[in-house]
Amino acid sequence: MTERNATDEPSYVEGAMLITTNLSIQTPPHFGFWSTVHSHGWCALPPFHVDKHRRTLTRLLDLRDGTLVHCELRDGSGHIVVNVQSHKKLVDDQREEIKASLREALRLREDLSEFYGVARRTPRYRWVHSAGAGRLLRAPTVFEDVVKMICTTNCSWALTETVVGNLTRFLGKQFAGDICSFPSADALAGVSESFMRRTIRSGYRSPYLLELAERVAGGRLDLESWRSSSLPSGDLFREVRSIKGIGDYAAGNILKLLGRYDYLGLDSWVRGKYYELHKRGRRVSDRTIERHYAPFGRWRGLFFWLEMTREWYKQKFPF
DNA sequence: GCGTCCAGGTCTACC
DNA sequence: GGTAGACCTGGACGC
Repeated sequence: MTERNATDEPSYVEGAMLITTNLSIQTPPHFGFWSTVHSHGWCALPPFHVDKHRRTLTRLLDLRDGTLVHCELRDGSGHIVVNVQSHKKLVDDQREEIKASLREALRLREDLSEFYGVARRTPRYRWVHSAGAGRLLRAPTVFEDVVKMICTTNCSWALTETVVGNLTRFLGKQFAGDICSFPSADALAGVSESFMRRTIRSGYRSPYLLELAERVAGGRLDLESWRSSSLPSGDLFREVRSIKGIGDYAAGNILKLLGRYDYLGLDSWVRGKYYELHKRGRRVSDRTIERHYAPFGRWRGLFFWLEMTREWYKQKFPF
């Protein structure tokens, strides 16, 4: 089907008049909207938000010209219905930018045909294709993905939610009420380490986050080029790994969000899951886990992650 | 309510 | 190259 836009309609949120624009984004065959949204924890971190009752994913986008738009995504048939709210009427370029950002986040342009071919030939992964699983939700920007990944290291998920929530609340741009954007590198680079520690609660990760933001804001580090990098995965891994605060776990998972699945990105949760599924709870070395998935070649990280999270799909996403 | 212990990745110093 | 200890927070637990 062709992509289409509907007419602009005004509405009101907390006294502010908002313009509503309806957009539609075509999806590839066998795309699973909810399988992608719930592919990992990003959907629970602002400025993403899942509304279980309305069956929507919402996301605040900060466009290149500084315009904030609130997007509410719904699963359509062969397309995604996007309800966009903005303070001013959107022009064509802005509409296209919104659709491009959402395609990036939902990985709609990623060619997974080879991966699905392997999955269909492997009995224990035949469910993947029919579930529309395999696309891992990511942020519209690499900067946001990297910051969030650092915020997942060495802490509970509850703390990750707290820190990311504080980043958007205190350093993002306010759209309406408590709906704020993810902070830009400029905004993050402009605060002190003590503010990060006391207010953002990012603890010892604070200097790492500030150094990252300062390098990006100063133009000394181009994270966004990573998504189109021609570097071999090993070289890209080493480049990602060279950022302070990013070790093997974080780098492996950032590579997955860049479309490279050569690394497993092991943390305590997935190790425990592997022991449970394959070794009756007995611990084994990381090398043993890596050997197990080596036959899947460049898709091993994706097969590994989907096997570890298969229960989520069976339970229709319990989070 | 308070204090203590522990889990969670990464960095750095040291061997 | 491998290892120990520090980093910081929040949850669990005992008192």
